[in-house]
Amino acid sequence: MGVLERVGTARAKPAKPAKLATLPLDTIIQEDCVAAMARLPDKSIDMIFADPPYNLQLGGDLFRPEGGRVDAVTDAWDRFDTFEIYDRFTRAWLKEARRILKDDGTIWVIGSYHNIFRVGTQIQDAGFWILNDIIWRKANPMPNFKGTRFTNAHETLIWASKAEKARYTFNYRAMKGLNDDVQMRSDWSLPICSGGERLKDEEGHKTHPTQKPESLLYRVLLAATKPGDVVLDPFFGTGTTGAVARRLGRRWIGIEREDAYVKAARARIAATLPLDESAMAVMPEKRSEPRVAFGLLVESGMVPPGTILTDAKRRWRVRVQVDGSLSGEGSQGSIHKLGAILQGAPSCNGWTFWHAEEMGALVPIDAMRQRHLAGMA
Amino acid sequence: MGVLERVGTARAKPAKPAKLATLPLDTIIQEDCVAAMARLPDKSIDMIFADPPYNLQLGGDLFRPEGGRVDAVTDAWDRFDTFEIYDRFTRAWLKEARRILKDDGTIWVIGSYHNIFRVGTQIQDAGFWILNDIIWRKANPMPNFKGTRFTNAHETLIWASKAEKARYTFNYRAMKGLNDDVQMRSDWSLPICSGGERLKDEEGHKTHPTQKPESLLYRVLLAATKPGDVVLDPFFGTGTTGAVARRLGRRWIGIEREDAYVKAARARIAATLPLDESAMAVMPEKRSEPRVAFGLLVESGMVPPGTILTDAKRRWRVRVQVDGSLSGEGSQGSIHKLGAILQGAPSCNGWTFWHAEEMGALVPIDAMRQRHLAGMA
DNA sequence: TCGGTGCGTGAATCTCGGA
DNA sequence: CTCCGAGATTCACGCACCG
Repeated sequence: MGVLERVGTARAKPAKPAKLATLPLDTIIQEDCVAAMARLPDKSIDMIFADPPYNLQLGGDLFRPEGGRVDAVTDAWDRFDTFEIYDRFTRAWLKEARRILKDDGTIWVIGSYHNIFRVGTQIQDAGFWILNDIIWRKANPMPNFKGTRFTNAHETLIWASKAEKARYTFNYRAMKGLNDDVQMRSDWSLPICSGGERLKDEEGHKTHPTQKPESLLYRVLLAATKPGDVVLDPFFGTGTTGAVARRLGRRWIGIEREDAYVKAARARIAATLPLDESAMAVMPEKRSEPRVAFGLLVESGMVPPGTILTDAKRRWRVRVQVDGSLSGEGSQGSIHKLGAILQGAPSCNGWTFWHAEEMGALVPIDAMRQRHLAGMA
Repeated sequence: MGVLERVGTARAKPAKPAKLATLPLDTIIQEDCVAAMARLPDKSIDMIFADPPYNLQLGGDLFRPEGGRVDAVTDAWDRFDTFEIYDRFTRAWLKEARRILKDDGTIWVIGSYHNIFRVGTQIQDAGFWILNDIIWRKANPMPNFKGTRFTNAHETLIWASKAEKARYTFNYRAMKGLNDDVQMRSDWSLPICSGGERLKDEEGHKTHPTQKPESLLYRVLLAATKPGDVVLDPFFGTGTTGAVARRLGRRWIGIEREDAYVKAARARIAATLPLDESAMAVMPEKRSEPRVAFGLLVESGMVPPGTILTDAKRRWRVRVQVDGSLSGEGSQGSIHKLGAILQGAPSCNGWTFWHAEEMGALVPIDAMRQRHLAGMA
């Protein structure tokens, strides 16, 4: 045990709680997560999925451009006074998680830049062996309303085994099958949880501020567990993990303190039907891969800044700027916008409108995009 | 200051090195990165881009802690020792980085799951304020040959300012321009460095194992610096940062120990030509444009007093007063204030909210401002 | 029934300069 | 330091409603 651990545990040890003789399968334990885990037996869990508080540290209200107010995560359970307190909390639940996990089990933790670096450090310090970090690329994130940063469009998951040599479960073929028969990558494009899947109370307010999409848990459970495996979620919330586990024929245990979340989760899981085994193999998924922006061709050097573009009839001449915008004829804007302005049209497809000279011939910039796409493949 | 800091600094302080009087601009300092940074003056650097090593040679001199090592090397001790050494190294270079960074400067660090969680934690502990974590999604990553994990298809960048309230540079409009006029997200799909861009020695071996693509640095520098800004790269390698900085009209300083890398970087950067200045102009930030008071348009006769303005849906009708204020619907105030009052919103951009009728069409008064600005130029 | 439009909303560390 | 006011700022979906 290292320095960090010794510093963290320099206090009186609580009396050891009595361990449960059997696992409380397919139930929710309504209790603090560390206390509840402390009563589970050693090396009894196949996989842990944890969605701990992110410690967002939000400021005041944030208003949208049209005047609406963002419904932010202001719940008390997400507030920690200092990083040190957050770290102590993380160490405490990770310690129990490690104890109850089977030697060949794995742990998944999801977070954002507010907390994931601290969690990842603690995971490594606790002796876990990181297998992958996974990026959940949100297909439809909330924009950055004030134009102050990049749109925060992803969350990070850490997947780790108990030790470097552990023989963990990874259903390689299933993942490849989910991904059109090419290896599943470490970045997953999935929509956020909305629409009918999002749990709401009688007044239409979301039951939980951070409900995760079932598609995310579907992929996690399908990748790293076998049918019948026991999955523990120590921050159960409204029970996405339990619902998907049930659907996929896995056993589950949830730990959750908040009464409202527990009630919602129980009802939800009761209404979830296990999949027929024949249906479990294939599950359609939404693909939404990134588009190609004109700026990408500029960054990659395919269209150098300073390049002169014209329309097919050479009526207008404009110059490509470093940021991929076009400048000339008294205006500046995107390939689409400037084409529209010059033609006096409401809109314009800049890809087919603008041309570059290549060996004496005018080539639409769309041809370069096709070339770029071919080069990526 | 937390526990981590106290543990890390329990040793004698080295004598303070003499500071350089002027910045060694557009040069490579061939030296250990901490020692070289220690000679740079306080608050002199606009941006730092760091690609620190994580495959540390633990037998080497640099990262070995002085004395007091434990002989009994259990797996746990060995692991912890490794992380502790890496953390100490990270703290050391981050401390110097923070000192030489201007108060409104920013730092970028790139890494993978092996080291990025530790670096991110140290960044937060050092007092930096994380602005975004950015995912470089590799368009063409190396597959996982053994089929034991997900294809490791991304790297993570952390972008941070020196403090929460710092006024850092973010060229929002330029990033939006690069991305077909929609906000740039936190996930960037870019190809890895290969083909002609990849530096190779005479025998065709790659010069540097982890050469970063210029497209990545292009986006980083375009997002977070202005022309003429000073960019420091303390792990310069083969000089991607310097090459792109030169191309984009930024000043650069590189620190690198390895002779082969330094030579390759010098030749590479010398062969890189700066872009023409006319291509360097990015989409201007609205905030930096000269302010035009609405009253100026009234004074100049462009919007005569008495003109009727409405919102886009003609829900409200107000009249322009001689002083440039608006009056109607039972209220009076500036274009912004009255728009906010009528909508019941906390704020409102009157320039885009209010419209005047011109030849049968509703035109936002912002169009008149643009016309006025064009007339001035 | 079908397509078009409009509205609501999502783990958010979300302005800035001058008095 | 605070306070105040100008003015800059949003993307992808799901769903309700309407013609």
